[in-house]
Amino acid sequence: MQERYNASLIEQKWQGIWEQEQSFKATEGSQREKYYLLEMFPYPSGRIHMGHVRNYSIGDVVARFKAMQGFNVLHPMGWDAFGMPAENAAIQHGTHPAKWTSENIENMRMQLKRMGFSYDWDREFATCHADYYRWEQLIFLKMLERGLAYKKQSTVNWCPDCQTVLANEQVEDNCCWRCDQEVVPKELEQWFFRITEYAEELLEFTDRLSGWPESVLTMQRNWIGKSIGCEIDFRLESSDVVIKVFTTRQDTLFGATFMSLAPEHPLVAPLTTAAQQAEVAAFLKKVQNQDKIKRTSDEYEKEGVFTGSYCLNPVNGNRMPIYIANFVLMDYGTGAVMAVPTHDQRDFDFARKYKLPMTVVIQPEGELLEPAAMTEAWTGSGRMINSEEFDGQENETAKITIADALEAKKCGKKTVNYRLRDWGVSRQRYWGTPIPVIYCDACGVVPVPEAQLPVVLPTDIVFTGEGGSPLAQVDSFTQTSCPTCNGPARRETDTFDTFVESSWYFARYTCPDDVNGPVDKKKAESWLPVDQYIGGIEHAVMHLLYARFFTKVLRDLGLMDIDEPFTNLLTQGMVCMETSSCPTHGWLYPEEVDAGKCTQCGADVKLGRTEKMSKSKKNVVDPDHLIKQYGCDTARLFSLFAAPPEKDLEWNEQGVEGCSRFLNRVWRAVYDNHALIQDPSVKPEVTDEGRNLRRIVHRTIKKVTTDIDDSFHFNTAIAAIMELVNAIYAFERKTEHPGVMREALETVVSLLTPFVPHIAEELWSTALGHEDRLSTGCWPRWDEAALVEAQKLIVVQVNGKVRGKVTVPADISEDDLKQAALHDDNVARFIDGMTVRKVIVIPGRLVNVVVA
RNA sequence: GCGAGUGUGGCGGAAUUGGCAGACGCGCUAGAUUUAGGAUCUAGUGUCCAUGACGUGGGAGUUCGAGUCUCCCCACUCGCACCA
Repeated sequence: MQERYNASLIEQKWQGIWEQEQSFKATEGSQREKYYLLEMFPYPSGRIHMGHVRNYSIGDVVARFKAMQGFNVLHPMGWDAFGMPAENAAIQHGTHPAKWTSENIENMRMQLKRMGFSYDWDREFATCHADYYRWEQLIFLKMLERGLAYKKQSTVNWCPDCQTVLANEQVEDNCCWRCDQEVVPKELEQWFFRITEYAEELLEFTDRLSGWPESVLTMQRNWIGKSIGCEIDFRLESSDVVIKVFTTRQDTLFGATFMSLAPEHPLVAPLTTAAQQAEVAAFLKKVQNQDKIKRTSDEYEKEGVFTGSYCLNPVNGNRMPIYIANFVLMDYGTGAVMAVPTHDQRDFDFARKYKLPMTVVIQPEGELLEPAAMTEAWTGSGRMINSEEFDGQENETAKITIADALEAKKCGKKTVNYRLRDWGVSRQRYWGTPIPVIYCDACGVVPVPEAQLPVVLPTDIVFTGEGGSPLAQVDSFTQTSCPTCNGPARRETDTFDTFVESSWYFARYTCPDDVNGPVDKKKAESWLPVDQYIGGIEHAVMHLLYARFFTKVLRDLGLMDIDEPFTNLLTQGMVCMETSSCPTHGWLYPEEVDAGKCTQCGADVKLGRTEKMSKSKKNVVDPDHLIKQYGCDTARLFSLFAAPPEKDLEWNEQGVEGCSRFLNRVWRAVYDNHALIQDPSVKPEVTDEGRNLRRIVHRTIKKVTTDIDDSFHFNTAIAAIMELVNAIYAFERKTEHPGVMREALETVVSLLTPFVPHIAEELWSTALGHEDRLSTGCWPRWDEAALVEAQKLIVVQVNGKVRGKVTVPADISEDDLKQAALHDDNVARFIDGMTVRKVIVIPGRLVNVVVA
């Protein structure tokens, strides 16, 4: 073996061997139990960043660990290749999105390969290829057939100057990022997926996702936002006609003191009394000119007018004047709102303006609300008052009990409401999956026949960033004939939201080359669901909810057999780094700082806060430099050791050096004992010293195994291996224990494999003389017998403060332990002259003497 | 604003889940080795008025015992439906 550790040499050697031996190829039909491990696939932005290094290092530990435990592992990688940055690059630099994307993929694939991740590269695909998106188009057609996809009006951000739709990200302070022109809302006909149809199931199944972090499930439940609302009938004072009202705050019903109708409400005309006629007509005319979106926004002036009529509160019979209000919309709910000024801000503003009565019906804890003294509505929780038999209930409880009471009195009924809205999937962009429909003047919206799929993105496009969707300007694409009547027709020019591609890619990995459908049911069945999914916490709601929704849709379309896509979920934190800036040159890259000075002007560099690594703040580390300097094993080790996966990781150059130093230390430990441990047949020697080191060896196996398997605590697993290496260095009578030494070093190398596979394989084969491969070999097992300790160190406290320590036989009785504790010199000193009130004994751990 | 998190030495982080706070690593100090530097090895390293006291963002509480449980407050981070 080599005396010195040469990372770059051995890393390239082993990456070559794994590729040649196809070590990570996943195949169906194995006797071994399957394990599908997936990390969120990357957007091909150009180069991998530390977030990728971390995400994929975490995944690789689990994939390699499971493979060593004997599972048949599927660990694929691919590209989330559609999206805005490709189109922006085209606008700014004239490169075609397809070329830009494929060059980025080439580059990033090379970088990922250089990291030595155990992917089955044969399954790689990019979502921008027609081989992938044609199946997405097919899924869309099936959804259309079932009414799960539909069109409706909705608003987009519109830049009047560029004549184009802007993403939220492209709007800064309500202005266009390119031209600074104010952005205006614009109504467009757009495609939607009926995710609300699945709201109940998506909610219910959150209770069964026991392998997901509770915080993510809570966020999803809140996002779906199920609530029980009511439809309530308010009878007019003068007749039996009723005004139907929809509300989710039936708990405030006793506080409803007036009624607000939408200006378009059909009862407006009949309810307006002769005396109010002129005023109402003027108000209606004014509202007609107001924009619908603005009318409901918080800042807009709440205005209204009295109709002259009254209705009755169904629970307490109170007379409620009926108003017309500009913020009530006819197309939401029933077009009528019961107004509770004390507990709704808009009603509060309205009541103050028109001097309408107020009654408090919910009292918050520790505060007494008086209508006259209130400056804003109380919309939080509290106890019911002024609500007759419901007084004293929590308002959340009262939502149910009042709803029940209304149903019983036949003046209302319960309704279920969700905060979740249908998923708008239309994008007025080029670089996305074309939505496969055709518009015909005679036949209307006509789906593209399945046989004509895929609808391929045309390539001859000019990108200006102005004038709407680029696709709309390509006549050869838009002009087509109607599949139904053969008459002239035009194609849909909107493309899908890129979340659509990432909603089913995990299923496609099970059969990436299938030419018969989106998924090969048999193969999908053998691999799905994903056993472990790993990715950023920022995807807690949207991506993960959409993927769950798609799984259920594909199931109901008969394409798959699972209810949920991801059995276990690990959400990893961000990678952060200290920011640096120069007074004249602004943000600086780490390589632009030398000994605290700016390399351009020599000025003192100001250190800023530690923030998420981003190009804009220049607090980024290029993985390529890191690999070149230390090797990928060191890069992997640091990103795993510096923090537990779910927490943010602070990048630190000196920490990286520490990890590099540790690998050198491991190499030397093996090298120094190389001659001693050549014979694999020697059994571990049974002496006190030998037994001691063996106990540490087996304790480490147990700790590393459970840290990886139970909790992904890679940082503590690595710390334990470091302790074992320290113990090997400290082990003085090495030469007398070749068997124990060999076992210890083999254990270190084996346990390190999932974290730093290259150095591990190299030591395993060249120093330890093994013919087999560690990566596809066996994970070590611990020997319980080796863990047993004869003596235990017990802490003795007096009144909860540590006053002494006693070493006792491990199997000591409680009484004997108590005696040993009380007779410890220092303990005796502290209980001298006091009365012992109580002695608490925690076997194997601690004794606490309570004195007074 | 709404929803979800996080907060422990000079720094990153540990703590068998209510039982020795600070494992492991970085940094720092001293010594050994070396022509020197680097590398390596050994020892030390929470604070202070130091046989002890104090100490896990701040404040209160439960307990023999609280980083861990309860309540209130503060600071920061993520998501909020067209970034991915």
